[in-house]
Amino acid sequence: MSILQNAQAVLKLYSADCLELTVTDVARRLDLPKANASRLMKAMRDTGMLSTIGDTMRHRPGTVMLDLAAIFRRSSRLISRASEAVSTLSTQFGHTGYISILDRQEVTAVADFPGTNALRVVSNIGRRLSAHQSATGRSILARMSDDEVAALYDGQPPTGSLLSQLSQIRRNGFVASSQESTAGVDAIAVAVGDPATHEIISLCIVYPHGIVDDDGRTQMLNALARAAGEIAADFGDSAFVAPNLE
Amino acid sequence: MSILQNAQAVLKLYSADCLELTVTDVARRLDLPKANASRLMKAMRDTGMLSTIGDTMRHRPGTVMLDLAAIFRRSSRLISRASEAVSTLSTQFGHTGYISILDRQEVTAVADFPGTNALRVVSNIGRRLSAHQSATGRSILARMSDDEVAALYDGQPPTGSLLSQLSQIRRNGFVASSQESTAGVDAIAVAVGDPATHEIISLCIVYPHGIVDDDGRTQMLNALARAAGEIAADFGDSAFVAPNLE
DNA sequence: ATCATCTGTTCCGAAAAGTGGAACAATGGA
DNA sequence: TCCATTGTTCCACTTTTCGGAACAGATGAT
Repeated sequence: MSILQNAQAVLKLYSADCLELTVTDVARRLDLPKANASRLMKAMRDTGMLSTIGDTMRHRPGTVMLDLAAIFRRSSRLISRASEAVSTLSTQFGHTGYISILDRQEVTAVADFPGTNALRVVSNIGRRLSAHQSATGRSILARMSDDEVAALYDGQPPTGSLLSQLSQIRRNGFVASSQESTAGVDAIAVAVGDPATHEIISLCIVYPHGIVDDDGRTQMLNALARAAGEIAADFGDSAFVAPNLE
Repeated sequence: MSILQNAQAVLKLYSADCLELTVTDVARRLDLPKANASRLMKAMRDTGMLSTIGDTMRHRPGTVMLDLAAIFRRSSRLISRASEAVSTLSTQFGHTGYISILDRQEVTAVADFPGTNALRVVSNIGRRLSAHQSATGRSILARMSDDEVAALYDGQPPTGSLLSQLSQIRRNGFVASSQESTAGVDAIAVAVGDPATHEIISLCIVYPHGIVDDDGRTQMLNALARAAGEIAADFGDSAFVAPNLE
């Protein structure tokens, strides 16, 4: 087992629910000898991957990570471009917006744009969702072929209906979900891709369930569709399906 | 040389000016054998620390980093609290705001809040500044003792006037700079700390030089001072110096 | 205060990595 | 086409890492 894998395993332990870790936490959760965890975390401290909180024994991610997230965002023209678009939509409607990418079988937010409404979905970046169990995830999966999706799940789709859901998304060009990942939260999502890099990202707006009527949702879908359509045109994304709002 | 140090060295190569790297880039810039760089980056890909862009050979930081930056921000109550404050100020004045921390001899932005004015300073998170050559950096240094500052610079202050500058900042309670780090950009900064964790962060507003008159600057300083003062009070930061706007 | 228990760190030989040189495909220009 | 450059794989050799146990400091209960 390479030390790099262990280092990554430590970093992966951090989540929205686990903001700090001690040596024994790591040893327990990773089932490592204490000695190992101690040396590993010392090495990670030395490189700046971890840092201690104040002068306690608790560790949090180091400052190296801060810059890297920003660099990731900037390294992609597609993400930069979509950020502007979602930022505008977020301001326009007052709801929280996200840009997400697929990472193996999960989606993770690349950028978030907190809404301005009094009642808004609190931006929860850093929380990973199952690709097939979220609007934003399915919007991306729908851009892949059935074979690619099957390969992602080792030939065994996680739910029987996934492929037929994706098929419908490919016709509609958008995904809407209601209280799927989070109680009380609805979401609409549209995916765009950059043929030059094969990146696929999802533009997503989340809003409290019940405060948006059908008409309001259609308005947002239209705006989201238009924004995504412009990006698709800019990047020459021929696979983009203009959302079809019946 | 541990592989972890090499991994970190690779990550450090990324910067605002260098958004993607190839194997040979890394081999050259780190003076490593190609074989080494190749294996190292493969290992980093496997762990998600790096990812390739599309199906090219170019690498960018991996998705692991995205979540970690968010976790870092959330792991600190001080940062969370200050984020709200700066976000509000940024909206109120239309100028870009930052929250920064000290990392050895540099300051790095933890969170950024892009302004809304037509003419605004483009948020440049990921760019590290010398602590002593930026308003935000000096605001933090001023919270340390002269001895601590000297220790940071190995007993040799980088410029003769730094300690006297800091002494004045301690009296004023704020820092203002004009076109120091970036041409055409002025900045005001105030630091607050959390005695419980010994964290010190800087709240900073940046704005285009020349479009803000003395009166406007005083207004912003007042607002920034009030916001920082509230945070200091909340956290029991007894070392906080209420900005003294003559 | 004393003891038990928890923390994190250090020591060691054994085992598994990482190392660097060179030879090898694959790609892209001139 | 040939040439230059890219990234990868192979090898024996070196260095690091591993895991158990013993150690020291902190915390808390009796």
